[in-house]
Amino acid sequence: MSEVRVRFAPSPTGSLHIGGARTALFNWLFARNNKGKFVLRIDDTDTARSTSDSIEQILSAFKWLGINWDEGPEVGGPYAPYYQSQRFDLYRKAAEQLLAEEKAYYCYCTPKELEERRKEAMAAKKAPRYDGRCRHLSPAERGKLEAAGRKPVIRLYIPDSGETVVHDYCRGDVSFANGLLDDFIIMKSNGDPTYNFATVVDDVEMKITHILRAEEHLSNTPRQIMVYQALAKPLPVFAHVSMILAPDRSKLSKRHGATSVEEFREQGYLPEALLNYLALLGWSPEDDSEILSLADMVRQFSLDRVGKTAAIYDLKKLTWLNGHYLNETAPDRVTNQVIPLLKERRLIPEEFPQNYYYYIMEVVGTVRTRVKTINEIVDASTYFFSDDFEYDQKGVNKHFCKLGVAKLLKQARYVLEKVDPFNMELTEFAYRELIEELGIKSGDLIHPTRLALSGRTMTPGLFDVMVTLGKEKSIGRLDRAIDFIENLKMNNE
RNA sequence: GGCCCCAUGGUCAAGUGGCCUAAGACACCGCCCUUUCACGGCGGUAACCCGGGUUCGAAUCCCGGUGGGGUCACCA
Repeated sequence: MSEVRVRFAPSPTGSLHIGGARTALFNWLFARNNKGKFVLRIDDTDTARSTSDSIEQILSAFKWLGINWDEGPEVGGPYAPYYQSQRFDLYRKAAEQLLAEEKAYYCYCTPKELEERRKEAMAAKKAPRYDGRCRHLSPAERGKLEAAGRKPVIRLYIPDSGETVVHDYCRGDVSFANGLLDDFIIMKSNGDPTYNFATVVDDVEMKITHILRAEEHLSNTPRQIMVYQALAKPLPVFAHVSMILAPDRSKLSKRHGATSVEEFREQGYLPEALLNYLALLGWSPEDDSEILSLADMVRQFSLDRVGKTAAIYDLKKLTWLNGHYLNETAPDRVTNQVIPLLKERRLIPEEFPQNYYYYIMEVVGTVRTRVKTINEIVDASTYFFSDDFEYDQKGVNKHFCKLGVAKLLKQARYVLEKVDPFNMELTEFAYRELIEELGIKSGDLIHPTRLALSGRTMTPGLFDVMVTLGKEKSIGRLDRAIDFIENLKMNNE
């Protein structure tokens, strides 16, 4: 059996969205599982809409995800170039061949004329199908049209009868009546190829053996098969996987919030979480595992276990997965991702000494167990980096307005001052001792202390917070809170 | 609208004629743990779209309906 070769061929007209990312992932997994090659090709035949910006975004999204390509941009390969815009000669040659073999022909109808006929057909409730009127133009007729300044397109002859059946790996045989297809355009009037043509020419040339793509392309497939047949080339295996739908069951679009890989990255998701989630959308491993590394997926991936029902994506599960990975990965890796965000919010300086790095890492360590994304780590840790915070209003009402709180905090402050070394065991011991001595409930002391140290009512374990902040800061913040409470009283009198 | 695909809980899904009075995960609810919030542990609510067949037997096969989605460009 020959080598498995698959490809992912995005058109660079925007960022890589999660549907595309999943299709690419499946291709990649399939290639790796079969020890084959994964080709990345940029389908930029639409020169008007393609941008180099999009190309960069797509490549960087793949790099971030950790999906590498064996052939394609930057890495090259035996079938280079991997940009369709640089392969136009190839398509022209193929088109000329089809012309010479009378499998294709010139058509001089203008877009405007076609549009009108299409509208008429729609109005008459008929399928808007090209009528083939230019099929048998004589050289004289052609000359006249060209003299009139008309630039022709090239169309492929499609039989009026019979049917084309797609042997789809996921969906079985799907047949389409040829009569419903029309002589579609393979070369535009400006000499550029159309998608259905360029794709097949390249897939043939690049020896692609399996075409794994989203279901939205299923109805394109008979056309592409026609091109394969016209070119007299063997068909690859087609496999159309289900689509990813937005929560409202409609096709993914910008209005559904984050849909691009880029956006998920910006929102603080980890690549392994996104990959894991995407893999589970439409595929399931043989065992019950939900947490899968790329290596696990490669080992277990099989086209036979790819489902055919469209999947609605659900952020909650992705987020849960992200929380899991956030706590599994090395602390320094998370820290390194948090740092730029902290800088962005001016919570830490641009430059800092090594021991401050360790401080950040410690903060990340205490905070990350209770959040789900990188960004949430930042939100949850602001008070570790800035003394300038307000007290949560509800917290103030609940914990600072009680009688004798100021006095209580003063006692706590005094007790803490004597704790040495200032670690978890001893700070907690000191607090417990004070609580017992005063005969109060632990919450009576712990809640106001938390508010004093963080301005918040919800934080990691209090002694964690205390120790991470350090003795000096903790005591300073208690003093500040005591002042605040005393002022509060005065204002009320 | 024509053509095509799909149909198990709110979501992802297992299930390929009897093992199903249907797994597992997320979410949700309750309890436990606990100084708060999480984490963790335990438990719970919740599904085979409808109607006909085929069969001794159907979530699984067939037909019809309904619903959802895709596609009908000189876009990819």
